Amino acid sequence: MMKKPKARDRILETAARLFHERGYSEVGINEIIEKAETAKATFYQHFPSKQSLCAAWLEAVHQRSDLQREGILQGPGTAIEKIDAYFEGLGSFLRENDFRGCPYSNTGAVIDEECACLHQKIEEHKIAIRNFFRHLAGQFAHSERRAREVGDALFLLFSGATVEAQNLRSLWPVEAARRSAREICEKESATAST
Amino acid sequence: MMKKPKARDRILETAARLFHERGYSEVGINEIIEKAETAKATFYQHFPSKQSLCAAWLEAVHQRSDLQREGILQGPGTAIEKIDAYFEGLGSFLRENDFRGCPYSNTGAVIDEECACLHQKIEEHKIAIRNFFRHLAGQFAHSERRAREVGDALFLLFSGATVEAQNLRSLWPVEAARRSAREICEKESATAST
DNA sequence: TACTTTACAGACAAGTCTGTCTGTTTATGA
DNA sequence: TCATAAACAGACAGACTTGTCTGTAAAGTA
Repeated sequence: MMKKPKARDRILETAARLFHERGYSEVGINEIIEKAETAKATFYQHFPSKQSLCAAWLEAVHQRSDLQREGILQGPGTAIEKIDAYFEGLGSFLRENDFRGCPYSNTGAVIDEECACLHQKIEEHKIAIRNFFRHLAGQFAHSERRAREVGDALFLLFSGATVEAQNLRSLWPVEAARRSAREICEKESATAST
Repeated sequence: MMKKPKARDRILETAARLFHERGYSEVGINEIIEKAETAKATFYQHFPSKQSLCAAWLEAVHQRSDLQREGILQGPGTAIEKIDAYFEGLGSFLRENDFRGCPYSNTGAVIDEECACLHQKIEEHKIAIRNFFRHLAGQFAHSERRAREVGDALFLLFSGATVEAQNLRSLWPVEAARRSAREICEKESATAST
């Protein structure tokens, strides 16, 4: 028989699900503790505020997504295949999550300027993804500058696909971005070096 | 001396500003009517609900942005120059609006599945932008299929630039998308036709 | 002038929100 | 066994939310 996880983990897991499904601002503490089957006092024993729960959630998401990118980087295949795999992973993610896109972008849309710690987490996550693409682009681009340019283009295609798949509740943006990304990579690696 | 606009216009104008600055879900009716200097009864005389105000706002945004694209299409310049102008317009828009990005994406992130009429407006707006890019791409692409593919890629770059400029509160995503878009267009129009 | 539309002020209902507090019960580990 | 820590239930405060309602005042029109 499965042992019931500790209260903090239940809270974090429940909050992660609800925040992602409906958005940070649309989910209240009361619903979280009810679904997590904890008392309100227990909640505030583990998290000083709703905002700190949000920070913990984003932190956990970042760690998981970092691991995924690390796994792709360590795994087999060419750089172009790895980029393709990352787009494929986005498609699976969206299919499994009812087309809810990036938790960071969705959270950034509703928090105000004062939440500096949340904004920082958003920034870190985005830069990590951009660097992932820049790094891979560096393996076939013909210069450092080209690696940055191609990497940034891939990052923006990825980001655009994520947000539009959510808006249109469809996978075609992901497929279109994937195709375009592959084309950019192939053209870059085929071009004669200067 | 400027005559005070009618109540409905004041409400819509104020709501537009506040919704865009802070997000639909973060702004209440009370604040809107206070800043618009109207009575609550007056508000509910013009809008049956907050959601219908949101719909009216998105409708107004769509009309303005449609006019802008129409103006670019009717104006002088090549298709590639027009695409470039649209990215330049995005940069100006973000600079003038404190890096708050697409009202549609930001609203879509916080409304639930039941708001069908809002989701429909989001979809219409996004498809209009995609078609704008597909149409322009059709003027230099080598086939209908290529026009769709190139147009979709430009659309996703544009969308990615918008959301990441907001997340990172910086203009570099717009500049990167612009450069990449130009490159895609130039490569497409330079390629020998089959 | 008389009628009608529009807008006004603001109380009120019924519910939500975050966060605090008191006190009790259950686990865990020495 | 006993002490410490963790979780429990749930009342409460104070502020906020959307939306309704009553009644009054002003503005435009016939």
